[in-house]
Amino acid sequence: MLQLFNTLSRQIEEFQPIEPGRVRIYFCGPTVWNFAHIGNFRTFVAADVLRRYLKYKGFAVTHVFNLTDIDDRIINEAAKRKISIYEFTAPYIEYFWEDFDALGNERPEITPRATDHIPEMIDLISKLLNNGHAYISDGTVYYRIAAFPGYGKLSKINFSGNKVGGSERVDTDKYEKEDARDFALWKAVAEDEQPGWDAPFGRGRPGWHIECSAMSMKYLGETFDIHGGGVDLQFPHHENEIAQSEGASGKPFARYWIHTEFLKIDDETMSKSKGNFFTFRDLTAAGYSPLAIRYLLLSVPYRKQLNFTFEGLKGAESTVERLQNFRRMLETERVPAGSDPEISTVISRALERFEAAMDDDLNTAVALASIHDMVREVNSAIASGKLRENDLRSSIEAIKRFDSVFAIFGKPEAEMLDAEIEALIAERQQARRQRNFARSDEIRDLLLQRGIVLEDTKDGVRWRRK
RNA sequence: GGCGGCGUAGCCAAGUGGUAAGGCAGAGGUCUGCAAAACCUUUAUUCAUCGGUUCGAUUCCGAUCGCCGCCUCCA
Repeated sequence: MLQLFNTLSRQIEEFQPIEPGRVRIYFCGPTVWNFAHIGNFRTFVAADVLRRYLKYKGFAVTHVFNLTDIDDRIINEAAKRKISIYEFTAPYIEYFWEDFDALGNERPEITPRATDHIPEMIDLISKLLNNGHAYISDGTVYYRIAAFPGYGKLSKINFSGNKVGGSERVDTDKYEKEDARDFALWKAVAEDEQPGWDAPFGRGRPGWHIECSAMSMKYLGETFDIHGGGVDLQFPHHENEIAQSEGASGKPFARYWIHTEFLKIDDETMSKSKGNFFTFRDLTAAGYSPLAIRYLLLSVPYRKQLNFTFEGLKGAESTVERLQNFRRMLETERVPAGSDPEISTVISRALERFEAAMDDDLNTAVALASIHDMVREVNSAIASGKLRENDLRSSIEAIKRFDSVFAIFGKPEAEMLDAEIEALIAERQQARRQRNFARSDEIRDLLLQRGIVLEDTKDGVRWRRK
C-alpha cells in the first residue's frame, strides 16, 4: 500500500485516490522566462517518478503541470520588444520541454498556460468577491485572510504576535490592504499600460497565486489528490492557493502535498553570486549525461535536501553506466535453459523491496539499493555460470518494471553498425587470431575515437556506443 | 528574532531502541594477449560535540556547535 506523508496532519498515511482507480495530480511548473536551475528539475523529476509509480501501481493518472507565463519580468520584456507574451515565451517553453524530455520525464497529460485561463481566474475572483473572501481597494482585488480561519495550516506559519519578516516590512500602507497578510488576486492596470485584461471588477492582470487555483479547479475539480512543487512554494504560494480555492468552493483543496527539497551545492546555497548556479544545460555542456543527472536527482528521497557535488555526479555517471551494461548484457547473454531457484528468489525479493521502499513515501534511495542488490547478484550468477534462461528472462522483466518508474537504464542500442565498422571489427578479430595485437589495439582505439567501445567476451566481441 | 529541516566512512547517502543498506572513489585478487565489462575480498568498534533516560542509543530527551530553507517584492 502506498503511503504518503500528509503535510496537513504531519504523518504518513495510506493513500487512496478520491476517484477509484484514477489519481489527480497538480504540480507547479516553471516560470517560462529563463532556464530553470537544476534544483527545479529535481522537483520535476520527482513528480515524474510519482506519476510513473502510480501507474506502476495500476492507477490511471491525470497530471496537470502548469507553465507560468504571467509575471512582471515577462510582461515588461515582452512590452519592451513590442511582442505578445505568447511570442516572447515561446522559445523559452521550447527549451524547457527539450530539457524536460532529455531528463527522461513523461509529459504530463495537461500543461496549461496562465494566459489561456484568464476567464477562469476572473470567474474565481468574482466568486470570492461575492462571498466576502475578497475585497477591492483602489482597483486591486485582495484576498481577505481574516475571512479564512484555516490560513497557515499548510506551512504552520504562526502570524499571531510575531513581527513578520526578518527586516522591516515594506510599507504596507501604500497598498491600502485591510491586513498586511492579504495578497493580490487581481492587480489594477491602467488603460495605457500593457498588458491588461478587462474584468467586471476592472481592468488589470491576475496575481500569481490565482492561476493555480483556477487551473487546478478547471482540470481536476474542487478537490483533488496530490499537489506538489518545490518547498519554496509552500509559503506563500500553496498556502494562498488553499485560501483561494477553499474560500471559493467551501471544500477541501488538495489532500496530499508533496514538497521537494532543493539542492545544496557543496553544502552551500546555490546562487549566481557564489558561481555555483547550474542549469541542466550547464551540466550537459560539461559532458555529463542526462541519465546520470536524473539518477543523481533521484538518489535522495524527495523530502531531504540533496548535496550536489561533481564527485557525486561523476559517481552517478559510473552507476548509470553499470546499469546500462547490465541491461545490455542481459539482452545479449546466452545461457542454458532452465532456472535456478536461488536466482528466482533474488529477483522476486528485489521487486518486493523495491515496492516496499516506494510505498514508504517514495523512498527512492532504498528502492535503488534493491535494484543494485539484484544487479550484483545476477551478475554474480552469470560469472559463476549459475544463471539459466528463465532467470535471464525474469531479470529482464524486473528491470523493465524498475525502469518503468525510474527510467535510468537508458535506451537499447537500436542502430546497427555500418558496414565499415563491421569490416574493422572483422579485421581486428583476424589480427587477434594471428596474435597481431598491435593492429588489433590500433583498430580498437580507432573505433573508440568514433564512440564505439569494444569488449571481448568468451562468445565474441560485444560493442556499445560510448 | 519566529518556524521547519539537516549534520552517518574520501564523496553521495539509507536506516533503526539491540549494535551501521546501497552507489561512487580507493586497495588487493580472479578472468583477459592486453584491455573493457563482470565477479570476489577489503575500506565507519562507529553515526557533529557534551550530558541525560535505558539492561542497551546512531536511533528518545536536553544543551552546544555547524549547515540549509521559509518568514519582503516578483513568480
